[in-house]
Amino acid sequence: MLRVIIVDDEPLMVEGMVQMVDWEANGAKVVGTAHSGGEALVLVEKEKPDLIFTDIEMPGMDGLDFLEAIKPISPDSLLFLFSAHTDFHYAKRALKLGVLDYLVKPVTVPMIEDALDRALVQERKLEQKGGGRPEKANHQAIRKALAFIAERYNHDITIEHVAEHIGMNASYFSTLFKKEMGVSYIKYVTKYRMEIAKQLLLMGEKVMDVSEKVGYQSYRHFSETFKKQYQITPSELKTKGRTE
DNA sequence: AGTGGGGCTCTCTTCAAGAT
DNA sequence: ATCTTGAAGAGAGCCCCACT
Repeated sequence: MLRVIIVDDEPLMVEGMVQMVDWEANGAKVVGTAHSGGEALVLVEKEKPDLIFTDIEMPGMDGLDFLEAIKPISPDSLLFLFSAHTDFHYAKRALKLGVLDYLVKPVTVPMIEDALDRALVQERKLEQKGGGRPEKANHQAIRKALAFIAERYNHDITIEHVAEHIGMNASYFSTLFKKEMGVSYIKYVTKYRMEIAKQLLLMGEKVMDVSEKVGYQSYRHFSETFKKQYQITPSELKTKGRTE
């Protein structure tokens, strides 16, 4: 099991990541969290984690300085960096420092799960010199569809659009998608959107804005769908996030 | 600003039959 | 085996209005 630490100066962000991701189901365990570079260094020295998720902007020491500092302490740790901005200068420097990937905020549950997936593959490669586990979807067209959904989830993406994108009949795509993913297309897309919405709400965004950002035209409907998914309304979650 | 009820429309899922 | 097509039922999405 991968031992993970999370570093971010926003406590809500850290708490959100810890609570929302099913770490064990993804072969990982959070062994510690920190809210500054200095605090994180102590933690890394103590825990020697397999995987580190860290923010790029932190008081005192930024994420890249932190990465440089931990290299001698824990050279085998795999690294994921996240930031609210797409800054290619930073990204380039991060990749030079051996960062596995650069995640642009808002960091979502699917993004973390994907990162864990890749970290496990990387771990296995290091252990076995080659190999790696199979992708969740074996069918190439479905993998292409998943990438399309990830890119366009905040737009009106019908099954027709996706099927057309991968050059497949919509009806057959629906069947194939369920066979490959174990969940129907619409349920997958809805869950994907709701996970992102949850993250945005915990970060304090307005329900109306979140609804729009995840591709819903009506926040009335968004609210209903959200409640169906999590048994809590978006505004209730927001309030909960503020008080905890 | 946000939620709930009700009703309507449209999309998705599923299945069977058939083509490649 | 893989994929397409068409049809029917189920469910998702949207809209209006009322209410907090």
